[in-house]
Amino acid sequence: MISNKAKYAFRAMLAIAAQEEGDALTSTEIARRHGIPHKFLEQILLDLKKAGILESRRGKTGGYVMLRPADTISFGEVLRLFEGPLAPLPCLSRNAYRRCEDCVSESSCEIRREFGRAYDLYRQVLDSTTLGDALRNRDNPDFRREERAAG
Amino acid sequence: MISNKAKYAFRAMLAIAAQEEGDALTSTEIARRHGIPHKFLEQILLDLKKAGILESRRGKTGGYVMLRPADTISFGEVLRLFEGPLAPLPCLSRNAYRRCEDCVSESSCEIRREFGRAYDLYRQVLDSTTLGDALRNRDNPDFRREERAAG
DNA sequence: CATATCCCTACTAAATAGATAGAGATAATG
DNA sequence: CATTATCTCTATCTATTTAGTAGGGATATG
Repeated sequence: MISNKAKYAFRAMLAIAAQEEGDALTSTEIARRHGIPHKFLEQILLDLKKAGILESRRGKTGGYVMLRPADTISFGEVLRLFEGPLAPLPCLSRNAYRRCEDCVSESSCEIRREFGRAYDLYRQVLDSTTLGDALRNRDNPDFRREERAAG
Repeated sequence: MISNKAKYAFRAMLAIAAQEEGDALTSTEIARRHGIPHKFLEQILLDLKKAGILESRRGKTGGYVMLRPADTISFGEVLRLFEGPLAPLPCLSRNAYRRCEDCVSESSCEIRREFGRAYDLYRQVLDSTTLGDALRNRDNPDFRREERAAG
C-alpha cells in the first residue's frame, strides 16, 4: 500500500495541474476539497516545490502552480519522491541499488528473478504514465492505452 | 520493498522445496545456510505451517517438509501471508477490498485507474508464478516464460 | 534421561507513518 | 501601515510496524 502522504501528493498535483494555465490553487482549498489535514498537506506541497515540480506564490493571492508541464511528471517520479525506491528488493532498484546483505549470487537468486519479472512491468507502467495522461484519461474511462501509444 | 520476514520465508521455502521428496530440513540448517536469525526463522516457519503450506516433524530427526506441492504455491500467496494485501491502494485489493476514506468516486479516480493498470500486471505475475517455477527456472536462467505457458 | 528438534508467547528497540503545533516570511488590501 | 491570507520551516508527538530477542515448553530419538 502506498502511504497517505503519497496519495495526498497525487490528489494535490492532479488538482493543481487541472487548473487553468497560470491559475494558482491554495493549500487551503486543496485540503478542503479532499479532506486532507491542512498542515500535513503544506509539508507535502513544500516537498513538491523543493523537488522542482511545483512553484508557489506567497501572500494574499498566493497558491501553487505547476513548474513543469504535467506531461513530464510520471507517477513513478512522484511515488519515489515520497516512498523511496519502488523496487520490491534493493537489488532490483536502478536509482537506489543495494545488494541484499545475505546475497550469495544475484544472477542465480530465484527471488530476484521472479520479482524482477513482476516489477519490470509495474515500473514500466508507472514510469511511462504521466499526470497529463491521467487527466486526459479521466474524460474517457474506457480508453485503451495501447491505442494511444500506437497513434 | 518487501520485508526481511517475507524474504526469509521465500528462502526457507525454496530450500525446503528443493529437498528430495520426504527429506526434512531443519530450521537450524536453513538459518545457517542463509544467515537468518534462528529464532526469527522459527516464527516464520510456524506461520507457514499454520497456513497449511509446510508440515513439521518434531524431535531429533525432525524438520520441515512441504505439505502442498511447490507448483501450487504462488509468490503472491506467500507474500500476502507475510505482508498483507499486495495492492497499492485498498480499493484495488480483491482479497481485502476497502474504499479509501476520502473517496468521492472510484470509477473516476485517476490514481486508482493508473495504479490499477500497473498493479494488474504485477499481481498477475506474482499470482501465476509458483515456487516450482522458480526452482525450474534457476537451472535455465534465460528461460522465456511465455514459451512454457504456451507448451 | 540427555539432546535435538519444533512450538508458543512475551517482550523490546528502532524506524516509519501520520500527523500536530507554532512561529516566521511575504504579499495584497483597506 | 496594520490586517489578513498565504506560503515556509522546524520541532514534536503518538501509534504502528519491523526486526528481532528471550525463555521456556512439547516431543521424539538414541
